[in-house]
Amino acid sequence: MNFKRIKTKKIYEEVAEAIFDMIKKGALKPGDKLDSVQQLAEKFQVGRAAIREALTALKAMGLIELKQGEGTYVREFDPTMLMFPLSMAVLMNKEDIWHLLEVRKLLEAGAASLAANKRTEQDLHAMEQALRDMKDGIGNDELGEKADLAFHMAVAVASHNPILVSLMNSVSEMMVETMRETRRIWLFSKQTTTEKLLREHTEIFQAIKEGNAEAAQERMLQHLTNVENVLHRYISTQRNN
Amino acid sequence: MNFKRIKTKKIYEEVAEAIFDMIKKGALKPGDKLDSVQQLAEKFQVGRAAIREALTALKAMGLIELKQGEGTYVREFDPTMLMFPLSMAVLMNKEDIWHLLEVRKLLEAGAASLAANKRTEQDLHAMEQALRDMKDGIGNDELGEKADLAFHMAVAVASHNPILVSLMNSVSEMMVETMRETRRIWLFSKQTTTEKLLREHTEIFQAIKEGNAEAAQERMLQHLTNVENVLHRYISTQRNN
DNA sequence: GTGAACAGGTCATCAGATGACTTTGTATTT
DNA sequence: AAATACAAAGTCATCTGATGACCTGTTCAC
Repeated sequence: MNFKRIKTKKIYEEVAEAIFDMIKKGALKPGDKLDSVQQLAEKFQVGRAAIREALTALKAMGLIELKQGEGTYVREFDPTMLMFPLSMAVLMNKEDIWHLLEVRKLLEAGAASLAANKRTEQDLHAMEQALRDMKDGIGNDELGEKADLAFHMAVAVASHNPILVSLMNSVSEMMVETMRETRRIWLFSKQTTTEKLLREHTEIFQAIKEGNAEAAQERMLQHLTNVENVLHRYISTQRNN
Repeated sequence: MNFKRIKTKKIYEEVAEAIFDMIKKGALKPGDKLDSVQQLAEKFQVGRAAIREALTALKAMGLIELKQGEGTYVREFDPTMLMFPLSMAVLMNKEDIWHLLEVRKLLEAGAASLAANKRTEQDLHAMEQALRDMKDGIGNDELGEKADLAFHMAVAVASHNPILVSLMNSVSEMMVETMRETRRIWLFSKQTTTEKLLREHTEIFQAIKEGNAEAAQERMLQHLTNVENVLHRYISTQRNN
């Protein structure tokens, strides 16, 4: 026998759901301040602990923010950044980096292709800026790295697909997280080929500017494959030490 | 002036982090039972409420499971399924479905391409099974739908890239979530073209079997574009009602 | 006006008590 | 002996009152 469970729902889950719904439905907008824990407890007719647990859960989901001595606020959700709370990327193995790169190739090649079709003048400006920064940043790991990332993100944005942007953000974050220890090698390998990188980026930019989707896709793919190869080489070198 | 904040960390955050670390480091493995709230409170030298909030947060992240009257367990994390907790997909707008489809095209085309290179015999069997189910399921919406999904997932699995599988799972889930109301149209539009769908799937399968990455990618892209067009047509039809 | 002290509101945390639920061992019944 | 009923222990779920920490705005003295 297998009866349906009657009311297994924990109170704090119900509360969390109720608040979640209010946010979803727009009754609570980003930036809004929620009632105090005290008041919520009274309204829902439950204890304060239950309210707090509900809020804690929502906070863990990134939907709200609890400010001590101030109140509880609905978080500004840039849904683009928030949809994929990948902070747990840390649970990954080092081998996963190759899988990650594979995924990145797919996403970025697609983004480049889309960008070639949909880019606006503004998008092009952003990319150009990133390229300039990259040129200026030659020899400076930190800046170069940032400019590099900025270029790729500009391409993603130019695809005008927020979900794609969100995904790429996640993937980038995961890569950073996963490569934390590999970082020095990464920067070093980049440094030695900065000019080549810049050239590749410029070529991608050209294709996007000209609206040549196929070339953009192709060049992005090639670029990332090169990066992959460099990484491969340096990591296998490291093994021999 | 901008002094570093001293100890802004909430106690329950520290506790959550500590437990998270233990899971990350492997001191706690999936299936393990945690100490009782009582004991944890004593060990950490904090109140039970703090422990509970930490646990609630971890639960919201999907890392642990609280069973009333039983205990707290580290959840079996199939990291593949869990890395992208997209339950919040619900926050999306209907227009996002086109973005979603765009992303899906990228991912699946890539998956098909990779699958063509990496598929094993076993992968092929899974795909064949899905195709058979699809054939048997002609006329049965429910079954056909499942077989369809199964085929696409089989392709994803054949890419042997767990992250890709995870992403596709997420995207699928989001599509289902987003299309909940559009569902009838969706099924209907599918039903009317089941045979065409089956043919397309079979062609994709062939390319993968033959190890022809380009063809696999191309056909998958074409297939999804067709699906997109059908959807477009039916949804614009609906608008006229 | 400026700055310090104060008050009120709110989150953070603790501790005790009670209820609900699961598991398990024991006693009772058949 | 086996099946059932029951009691006990362990644990999560929830409530409540109390206290501390923190932020904001107001008041008051200079």
